[in-house]
Amino acid sequence: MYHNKQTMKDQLHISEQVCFPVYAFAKEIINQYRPLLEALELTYPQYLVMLVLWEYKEQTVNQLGDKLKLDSGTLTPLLKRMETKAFVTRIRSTVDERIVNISLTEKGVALKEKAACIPQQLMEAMNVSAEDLLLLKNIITKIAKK
Amino acid sequence: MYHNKQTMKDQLHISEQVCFPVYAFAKEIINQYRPLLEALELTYPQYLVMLVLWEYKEQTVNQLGDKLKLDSGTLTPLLKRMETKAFVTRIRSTVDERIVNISLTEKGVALKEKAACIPQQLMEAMNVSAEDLLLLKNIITKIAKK
DNA sequence: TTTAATTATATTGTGTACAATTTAATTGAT
DNA sequence: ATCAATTAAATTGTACACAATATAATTAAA
Repeated sequence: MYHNKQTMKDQLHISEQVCFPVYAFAKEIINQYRPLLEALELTYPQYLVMLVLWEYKEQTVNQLGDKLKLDSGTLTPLLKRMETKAFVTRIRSTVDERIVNISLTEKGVALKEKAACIPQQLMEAMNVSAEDLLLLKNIITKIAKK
Repeated sequence: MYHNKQTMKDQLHISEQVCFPVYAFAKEIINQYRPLLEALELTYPQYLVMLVLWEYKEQTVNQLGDKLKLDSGTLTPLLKRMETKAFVTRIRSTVDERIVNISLTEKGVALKEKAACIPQQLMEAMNVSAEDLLLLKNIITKIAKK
């Protein structure tokens, strides 16, 4: 039917897309983080790994992947780069040799002090209020939970 | 001060992050699109290019980059892959030889028919309502506009 | 307990992303 | 008109991201 066909086709416009703003905004966030994290020699995904390790001390590759929604194809090379920069150690478990435990080095622990100002700096760089960001987080959490 | 130091440090936990859900949700969206777009031989960024071209017929690399927030380092190889798949043509302007015009081939135009069901399929796959997605879009648009 | 199934990580290959640089073409100021 | 500045794409290099597969270790089933 003409009406239905038009209705469907109209959704195929970039301005009508609801997912594109999410995709573009996620990239924008990473771009805003970049100069701040550069001072710590971290990329955004590497910063996420540090956040988990600052909180949990030690994690297996799998545990990091669960928390950050990343697979070993992404994490293995990423963690090797972090090991090269001496932020983490990668030690294969002697109990179960399939498992690689990721831990912070002293340098990695110390980096937390330098990172303390990042959340504040980011909000200022993006010029958003904590309320708006929290609202956004709550909606996404609600949608993504299912 | 002790209180302030703790307050700042507490933000450095993955669960406290407001940007991580956006990052993870954007990846989740692309992962939900993947099997649907595979039937059209498109990736998500390539699908975005098609959305723009279905609407505007012809675009320069720069115009695509402006609308999709992608630079030539991303677009040039991406568009070459789409040219290889015969969805678009890349023709250097004779008026201004710096410019490369991207246009749809007949195959590219025809693909719109097959794509008509994608928006609907995606919402079903993600199990979200149009209202929730629209709410999300409005908040992001408000935040990202500045 | 030998083998089959499962698990954890690593590897390979393709495709984004983007900074920095390069190349070539066009514009603008003198 | 000439040359410097600007512009548009392309290139190079680094770093994700993920599907598919491989490898090795552990567990489970007979």
